Amino acid sequence: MPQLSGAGGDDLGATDELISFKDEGDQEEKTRENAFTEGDLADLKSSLVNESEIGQNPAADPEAIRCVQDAARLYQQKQADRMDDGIKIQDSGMYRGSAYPGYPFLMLSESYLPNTSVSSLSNKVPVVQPSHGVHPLTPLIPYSNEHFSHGSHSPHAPADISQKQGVHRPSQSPDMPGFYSLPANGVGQITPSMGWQSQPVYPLSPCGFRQPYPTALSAGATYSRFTHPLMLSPGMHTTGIPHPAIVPHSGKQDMDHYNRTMKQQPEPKREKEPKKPTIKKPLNAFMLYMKEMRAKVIAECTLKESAAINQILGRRWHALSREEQAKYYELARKERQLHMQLYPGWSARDNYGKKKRRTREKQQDSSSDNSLHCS
DNA sequence: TCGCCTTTGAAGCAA
DNA sequence: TTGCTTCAAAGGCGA
Repeated sequence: MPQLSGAGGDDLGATDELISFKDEGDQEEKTRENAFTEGDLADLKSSLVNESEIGQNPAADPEAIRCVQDAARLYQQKQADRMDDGIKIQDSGMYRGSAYPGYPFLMLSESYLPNTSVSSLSNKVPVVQPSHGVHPLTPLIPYSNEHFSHGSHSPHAPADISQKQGVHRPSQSPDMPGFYSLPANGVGQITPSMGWQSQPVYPLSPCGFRQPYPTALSAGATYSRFTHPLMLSPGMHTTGIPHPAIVPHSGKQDMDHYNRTMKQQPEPKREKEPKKPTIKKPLNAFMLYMKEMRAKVIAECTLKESAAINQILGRRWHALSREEQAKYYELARKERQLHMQLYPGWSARDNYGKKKRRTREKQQDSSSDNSLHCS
């Protein structure tokens, strides 16, 4: 699948991304649609009912029906995969739902709402459960039509914000008014824009004041983003801004590693070896879509298993129109830009090796096993 | 308690 | 340049 051009091609690029899988999916989808018998559907639905414990009448709820169909297709695909014995078809083309009607939507985590009290947003989306961990940047995104509207400016218009570290960073992007704007002197505010329901871009301070954006983020800063780790509390950016993108030690893996390390050193030299908080990768378009739609799918299907939900979301993602997907590509692009501004020295490789270690080892083992079989 | 599963996209890296 | 690998979210589940 074509990808956004890397560092330089940050300008959306959604157009290229949306083509290939669509074409592939249509054909395969037709084939699979035909192969989907009613008997299978009945079995799948029954299994789904058992699985998802649907308490509502699906027949009366189109969303529920579609959800059942989604899951049913997943089930059928899994069955087909088993039969194919190794031929894994994960292509999303088999799913072809109607254009997703649930958009536009608003699903901001309540943790990012001004107060914990029920907000007006709660009426707009069936938030079933609050997000446990809210992505640092995601809550900043309005998902509003206003933002997505292409009338005033083109989403494809090149962002004026340089992708290069330390390169000129304008105070304002003309095509994205107030978007993550940083003053030239590096001291300013992160201005919530794009109709962000008046919630701060970042939970800058509990009292609601936006703290000045530190000079540490000024252009050309080449020093470590952990300027003075001792000064930072968990979730706080090196700039002093409590930034949720920095997953301190609350993250399970990181926290565990931290705990283990601490156990090894009963007398921790905390002041000398403070743990670097983990800065997560910015979410891509699909991840943003998942975060938004997960609660909706859970509500519709009463499913909780993320693997199944993600499959459904993956198919719905493919069912989205180009315009709808473009919205998320645009959001993802802006997230990357903001992330780049906040953590100039950060690289994705910083988090390499923190996951999948076991997987890699397992793959190596399996490959060795396969070699035995192949011989 | 830890890692896997499952999805797509972005980024890194080796060839 | 190409292709592969890893990580990002998330919650149930198996070991």
